[in-house]
Amino acid sequence: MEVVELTKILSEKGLKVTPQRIAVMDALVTMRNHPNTESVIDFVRKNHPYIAVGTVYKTLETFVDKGILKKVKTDNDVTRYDYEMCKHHHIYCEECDIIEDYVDEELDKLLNEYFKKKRIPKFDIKELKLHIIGNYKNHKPT
Amino acid sequence: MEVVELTKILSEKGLKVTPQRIAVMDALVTMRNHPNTESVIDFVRKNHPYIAVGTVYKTLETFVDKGILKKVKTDNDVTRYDYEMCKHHHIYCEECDIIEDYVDEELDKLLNEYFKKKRIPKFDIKELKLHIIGNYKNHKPT
DNA sequence: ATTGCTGCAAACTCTTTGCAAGTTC
DNA sequence: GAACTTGCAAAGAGTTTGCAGCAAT
Repeated sequence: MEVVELTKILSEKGLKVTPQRIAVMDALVTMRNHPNTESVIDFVRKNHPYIAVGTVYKTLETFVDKGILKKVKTDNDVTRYDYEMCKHHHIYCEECDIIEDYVDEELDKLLNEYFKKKRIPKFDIKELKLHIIGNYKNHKPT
Repeated sequence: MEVVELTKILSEKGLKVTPQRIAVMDALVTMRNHPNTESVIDFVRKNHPYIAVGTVYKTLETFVDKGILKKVKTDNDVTRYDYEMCKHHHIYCEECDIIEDYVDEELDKLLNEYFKKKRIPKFDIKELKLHIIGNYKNHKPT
């Protein structure tokens, strides 16, 4: 993504635009793999070799606070991040530990209509996220 | 739950029946709150004050390996455990950090039928888990 | 000039591990 | 008695924090 666009994302949220933040933003937008912090650090260091680990952690946390990123957890331990361009569900491949986006407006419509009829007592639904868990047949190379 | 029943669950999985394991099993079955390890330790220590932290971790991990428990992750950090008596989805209350079971066979049917028609290329679905995220209106006391 | 951000290293939290002693089957 | 489990304490991984110096607005 262009630096101009990345800059826009940051300044719209009232964040100062620094090279580190641009690099981290760029990593998330480019990778699209729901990377963990370590992968982000590796990616960023290609162009920005001396960025501090703590800075990346802080930056990612800031982005989550501002709603730019979402955290994603698997049952394996580390925190992964998701730059959510549009609403989506997640496909989890158990064997290869990949998380993929699953965009399906028809499914969203189905779910929304279902819960419009069938309410959960005293509960306001903000979001419905389906976890689709299974395995890819012919394993993608990681 | 009766000790006899807890014993049965353990021995059916080929695990040796020890007081520690019974205590941990009992905690999970009784609490039903998707507790984290710390809560399990607190609960177990009421009757079993000197159980070691490492033992609880190991025990929970063993139970997960044997399929007795499932791990549950929120976007806050710690691992929580779920004794899954029957297939269910989860309701996440953002304000009070509660995870509740949501059992709904009609929903399961709807989802299964949907994905019977609309397949995901090259992917075998093992499980569909809906995360229902939102807030309880009149906050339950924790 | 002000406010906010970065780098660094130390500290912290949660979890895992190795092993001797003890239990269960 | 063989195989497994526990307790303990130490180590490990991932993450957070405090602060002095620096950069963005």
